[in-house]
Amino acid sequence: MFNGEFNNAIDLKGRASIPAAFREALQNSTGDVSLYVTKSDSGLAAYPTSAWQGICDRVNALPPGPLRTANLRTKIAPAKECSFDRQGRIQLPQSLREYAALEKDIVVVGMGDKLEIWNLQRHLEATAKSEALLRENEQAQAELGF
Amino acid sequence: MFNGEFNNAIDLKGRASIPAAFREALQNSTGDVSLYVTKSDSGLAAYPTSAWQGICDRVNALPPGPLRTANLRTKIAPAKECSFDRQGRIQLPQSLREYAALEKDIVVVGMGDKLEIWNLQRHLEATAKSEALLRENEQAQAELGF
DNA sequence: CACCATTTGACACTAACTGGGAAAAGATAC
DNA sequence: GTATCTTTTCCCAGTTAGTGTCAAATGGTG
Repeated sequence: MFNGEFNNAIDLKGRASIPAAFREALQNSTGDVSLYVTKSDSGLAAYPTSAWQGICDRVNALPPGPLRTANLRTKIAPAKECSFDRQGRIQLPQSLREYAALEKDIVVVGMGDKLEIWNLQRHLEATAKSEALLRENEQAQAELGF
Repeated sequence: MFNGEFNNAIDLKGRASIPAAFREALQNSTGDVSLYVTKSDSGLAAYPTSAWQGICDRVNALPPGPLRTANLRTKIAPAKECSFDRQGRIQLPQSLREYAALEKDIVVVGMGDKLEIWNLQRHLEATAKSEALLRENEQAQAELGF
């Protein structure tokens, strides 16, 4: 559903431009006009409504305990539904902006069923780490056809 | 009902700003103009009237014994009904402020049927612990759809 | 090179949050 | 019971943050 990597920007008031390609993909598949955004790794993840519903249902179905609590505290509670303005931007709340250190340059990445929103610098670092990991597993990579 | 995470403040007099989003949610669902606040973990928890009633009823229905006493002593007894002032703040009694170490920067977290009020630093620590726990269970997280 | 869609920056306007002063209520000591 | 002090409540005003809109800049395409 979502794929591609885009270097966009977030403005002083915290509005992040979402690439038109992703908005169209959303429109065509689910018809949503908003995304559910939450913390993920060192960045943000944004889900279409139905996907988010599924996640919430599965978390709520977990047996009471530390794992359920941790998910509620770090994933479900901070989440915010963000709708697009006329220019295709979403307003991200301060808490999420701070968490992901979003200030000016951001990277929006399509990850199939979800989007990721990164601070440019952090995305570079995360990518570098992933590349290093793959170099340690050349055989597996070859088998994948890369 | 309640969700989202907000960085607000408590002033020298002990008045804590409750985000407008939560006040509206309250208004729309129960019409309450106050919250029942009590101790919880290392912070405070705030409940709408009806939810608090339910809790009290269930605690009172417990058979007499240490468990019932402990609940009365640590949860029911310290609770205070706090109503909003015209600016959307609640006045927290000194005992609760001290318990949760609320001084200046606070975090107000929506947790479905209740709110949590944290000292900023303590909230960071609590979420960091939860994140660490989730990283130890990547497989489980993937299955949830994150 | 001109055109078009997209992205970004800027502005004004509104709403939300924060801080302070004074009145009211409650507690404490005499 | 009264005086004094502290805490809470009410009200006002300043500051900050968020929203809606417009228009300039950017980049890709014919």
